[in-house]
This record gives sequence, structure tokens and C-alpha cells, in this order.
Amino acid sequence: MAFSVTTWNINSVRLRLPLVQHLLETVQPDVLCLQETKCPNDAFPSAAFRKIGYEHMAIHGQKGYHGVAILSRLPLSDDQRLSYCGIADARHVSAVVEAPGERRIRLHNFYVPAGGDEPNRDINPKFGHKLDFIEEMRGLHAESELKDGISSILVGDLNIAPLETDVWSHKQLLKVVSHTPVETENLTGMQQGGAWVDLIRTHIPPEEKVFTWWSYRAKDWAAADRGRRLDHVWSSADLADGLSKIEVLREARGWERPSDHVPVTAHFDF
DNA sequence: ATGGTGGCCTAGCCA
Repeated sequence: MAFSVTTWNINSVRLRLPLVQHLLETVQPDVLCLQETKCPNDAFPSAAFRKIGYEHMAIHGQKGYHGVAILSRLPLSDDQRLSYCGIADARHVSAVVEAPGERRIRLHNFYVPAGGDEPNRDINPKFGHKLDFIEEMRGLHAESELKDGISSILVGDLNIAPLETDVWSHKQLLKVVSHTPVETENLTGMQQGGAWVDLIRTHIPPEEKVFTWWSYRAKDWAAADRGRRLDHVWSSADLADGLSKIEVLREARGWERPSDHVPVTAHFDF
């Protein structure tokens, strides 16, 4: 039984609607999780997605900033929108997908705060917010619903590149927000404490560099290749064995009017 | 080198 899920920080779903449609028509994932939709719920382009077979949606948007959405060809149920750090930002949406083989999977879709420029919470409240957000995410466990027969997948733009090979230069980025030790330790601590499996890294060995984001500010993003792996696909251990392929769509960074993030797809064969 | 580019809330934030 095949099942696939894609995560993509789209940086405005309305501006890049044609790119999302192209992805859905070519990659054809069962589920697409978007971040930074930057779109209030009543302006979300639901009809366009329904028209190409993605009839089930769980959206959590707000005006101008953040925003997450789950689009699915398979039925969704029990959607939830969690609030972190007591702030009502649209940074999380979750739903249970009815996957093939009567498998039920809880999908969590996150947009973690970027954290500002200065990696010091005493002078930069955004960095403190990011650390607190990750700390609160520790409460989310991969096996929390397994007793009810529900497996878990956590995806999204976590804005942290944990491994040395998740950035173009480990040394040069140690003091750059997204790759500081306090962030990377907190993120890997969350994986261990919550028993999440980093699916990208089960298929791409830690010796190999892998990036999902390249800054808009580079003159030539491909030539410089100064990327970071900010986007993640994690799962509960019971699903990890079923992973058949991980696809990081690097070419999407070269599309017309691209997002600065590329889609990552996990293919399962249960 | 303290820039650079891009999106939305028109112009200052945020990434």
C-alpha cells in the first residue's frame, strides 16, 4: 500500500498557486502540508485544489503572516489548531488522515518561529520565542495516539538545521540563528524525548549535505549553494520502516518566482 | 561587507 506526504514552505499560497498546482499534478502526493500561506482562511484558494482532486483540507491562516494548511486526496478528520507560547499565531494545524490499508495517521504541520537575527534571548525576544516554542513542542510525542491505532507524522519548516551537514558551512553558521548549539540540541532533544524519527536522515546519510532552503539574497543560489535543511519530515517509529523514498525537489528553487524553500516528499510502502 | 531579495499589512515588518 503506497502513501506519500509532501511538506513545502510556499511563502504565499496565493502568489504561488500555479507552482502548487504544478507540484500536485506532477508529484501527486496523497497529502501536501504548506507553511507560510500568508492567507486568511476566507481567502484560501480551496476551489482550485478541490478541482484537481485535493478535496480534503485543514487550514489555519491569518492575514499577512505565517499560516499553515493540509491538502489531501484522502479523507481527513479530527483537525486541531494548537497555540504555542500563549500566542494566537497560525503556526500549527493537525489532522488524522485515512491512509491506505485502514492505516490512520495523525499529521502535524508546523511553522516554527524563525527567531530573528541575534541568537541571544536577553536582547532578542524572537529568539526566546523560538526556544520556548521548541520547548513546548517537546510535549508532542510520536506515540501519543498509538494506543488508539493512530501513527504520527510531523512535518514543516522547523527553522533549525540540526546536523553539521544540514548547512553549507558548520563553522560559519555556529553563531547564526538556525544552527546555534542551543537550537540544534533542543531540536534533537525533542526527537529523542518524543521518539520521533528524522526520515530525511534515515535515507540520506549524515555524511551527505542536504538542503531545503536557499536565501533569496544570493546572486546565484545554485552556484553559491549556501543552503540549509530547515524543512523536516519526522514520524513515529512504526512508520519509519515503511519509508521507501525521500525526494528533495531542489529544481523547484529554480522555478519562475520561486519560494525560497523546496518541497520534500516522503513516500511510504506499508 | 552589516549589504543583499522577496511578500504583505503600502511602507514598515518579517523572513
